[in-house]
Amino acid sequence: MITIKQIATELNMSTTTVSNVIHGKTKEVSKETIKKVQDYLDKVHYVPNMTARNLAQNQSNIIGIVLKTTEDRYSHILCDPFVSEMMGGIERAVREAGYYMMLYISEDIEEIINHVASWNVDGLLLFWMQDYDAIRVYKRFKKPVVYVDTYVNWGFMEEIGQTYVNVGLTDEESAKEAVEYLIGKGHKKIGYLAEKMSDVNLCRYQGYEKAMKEAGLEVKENWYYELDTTGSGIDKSLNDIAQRVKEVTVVFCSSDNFAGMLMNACITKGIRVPEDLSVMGFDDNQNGRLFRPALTTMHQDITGKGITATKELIKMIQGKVPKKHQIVFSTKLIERLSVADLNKK
Amino acid sequence: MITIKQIATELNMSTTTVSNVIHGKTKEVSKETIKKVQDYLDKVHYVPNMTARNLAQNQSNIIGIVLKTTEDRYSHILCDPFVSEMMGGIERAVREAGYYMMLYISEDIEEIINHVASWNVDGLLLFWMQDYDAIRVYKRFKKPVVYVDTYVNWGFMEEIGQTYVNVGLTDEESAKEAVEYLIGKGHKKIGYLAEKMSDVNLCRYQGYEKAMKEAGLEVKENWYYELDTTGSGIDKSLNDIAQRVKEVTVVFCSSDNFAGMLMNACITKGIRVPEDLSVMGFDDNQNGRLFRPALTTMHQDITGKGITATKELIKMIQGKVPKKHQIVFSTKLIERLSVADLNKK
DNA sequence: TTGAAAGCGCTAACAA
DNA sequence: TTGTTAGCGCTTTCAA
Repeated sequence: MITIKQIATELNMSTTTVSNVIHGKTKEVSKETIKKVQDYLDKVHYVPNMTARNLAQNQSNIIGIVLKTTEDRYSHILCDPFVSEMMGGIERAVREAGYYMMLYISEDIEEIINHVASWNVDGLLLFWMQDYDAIRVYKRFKKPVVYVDTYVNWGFMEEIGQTYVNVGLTDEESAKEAVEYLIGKGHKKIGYLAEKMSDVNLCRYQGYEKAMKEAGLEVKENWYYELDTTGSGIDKSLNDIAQRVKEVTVVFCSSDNFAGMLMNACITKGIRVPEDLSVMGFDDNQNGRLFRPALTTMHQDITGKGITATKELIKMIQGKVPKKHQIVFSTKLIERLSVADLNKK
Repeated sequence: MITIKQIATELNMSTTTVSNVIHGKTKEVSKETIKKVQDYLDKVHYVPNMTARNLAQNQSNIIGIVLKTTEDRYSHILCDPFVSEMMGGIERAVREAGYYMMLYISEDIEEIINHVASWNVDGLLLFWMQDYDAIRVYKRFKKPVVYVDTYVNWGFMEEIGQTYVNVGLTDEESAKEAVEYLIGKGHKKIGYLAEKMSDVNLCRYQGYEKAMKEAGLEVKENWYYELDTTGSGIDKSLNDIAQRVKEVTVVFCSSDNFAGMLMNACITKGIRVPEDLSVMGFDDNQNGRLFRPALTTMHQDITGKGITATKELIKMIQGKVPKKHQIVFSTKLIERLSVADLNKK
């Protein structure tokens, strides 16, 4: 690889001049010099050495994408269609802004922080952080951070004076709207399927509960179906749920992924969707569109969230102060075929 | 971030000694010095500055993953379940080997090469390269390269003395096996659905053709269904195909993705699978397991291919000469429910 | 067993 | 308008 120094020697000028031309700082460079350098640069296919540039400038042009995962996850996190769609949006936004992305996947947040520090990453996109992890990041990483779909104690962030941005969703309102739709279709015994009762699952549950209460409907405890998503447990768990699911007429699932799993478990057990049981999803991810019967669900703009989060982060990296701490995306109900209209019976 | 120099000053020793301890080059360091340094390192959470290290060593510890894409692709390439599963395997293998990965996605191979050069990437994983792109990479990137699922003119690579490794699949044999299975189920009018007749699609076609010929079956020209996967064209294309597909009893698809699209197009048109039409896929990707009816397909170890490719590349980076140029994975037929047995009728 | 110092390629403050 | 030079943090050769 050719260096600026070599070019400078070749052209009988200083590295500064060459560097200035490369960076377009051409106010104080004569036209003919500019042209001479430019031509030579093109001729030899000059590409800057990022490593050297970054060392000199104490930055990196790298945006770190942090996915904390668990070893026993049902499959690699990148295979989750929600994640991969989000990555698609982020990748594009990062690239278009002239940055590079580095993915940090680990169970161990300290390990992630070490890597991030090691690479002198310019900013971080944090997904689904828990309170304690968010604080550990905060303590050691002093550059811009944007959270995505994070449900931590934001009050605390304010207290400690952390400038943060979170890109999220109207989870509660959207879940409420979804359940109201189900009620409108004549359903009264409505189940809720989720992974565990925290974060996003909890928010959506609260919307579910609110809709039920406002409609004067009972929320039975055993209408809550908790999926065990730890590797081996998943099949047993689905099997159990499919057994119990006859108690309700519809199951509102906290994600399309879960809805898909449930539908397949039902088919295996001879339970027809939507004739015997209706199923509603949430997210409208790419898979949801493949299920048959086609899944009725709440659409959210996953790619858009990724892009927005990235753009916000880059703005912060470039020194702008974020206007809002919370950027909240709304959703849209997509009516397809997995929910039966009981009124028509 | 604390630097080696600071540590050296603090401990009253030279940077060399500190650096040596960090790298375990402790043959010539006294035990007490080692301990002193070690303890201090732990105490202050020392993490090396990758940028500086890489500049000094003229390397990067980065493995570049190159995905050449086209703007009009039907969705972002990372959303393709085949790709994301592959990335999952690679990500893990890269991380476990202590390397970092950087994704390069672009339509423009020169842009990719520039980035790769800029970051002084240690090695490259190239996916689905075309001949001309492979040559352009070869001309400008002189470090180890591993190809995945690439169908270029390997003879040329040998000629120019390029040491290469390609991780691929027994495409032709596997396709042949798949079609023989269909023939065994009593199918005689067998269609083939693919994107375009080159690379992987061509290899699998050849297996299809061979199986047909050996069984003395005709291969009608209009039994080849070509999917237009350019963004807007896809729906029209699927519609057309679903119209024509009644000419055959089964369609062998060159990928699970296409099989899924076809099945959905059929359902929309009232064609039942497998009662009216059988469908067979290829790849056994994560989506295939979600389709209903469950898709009969040829399983390949996608994650395994990613891991193998990564490990091969890292071996090359570390100076080992690859034993084989071609690493060929085999497949396994997965019988599910999308293919009818005509013998039973 | 330890240390001094050059150098990786680039940037930027300052000098000319 | 152009050039000199120190320095970014680390590695590594060579000397002590």
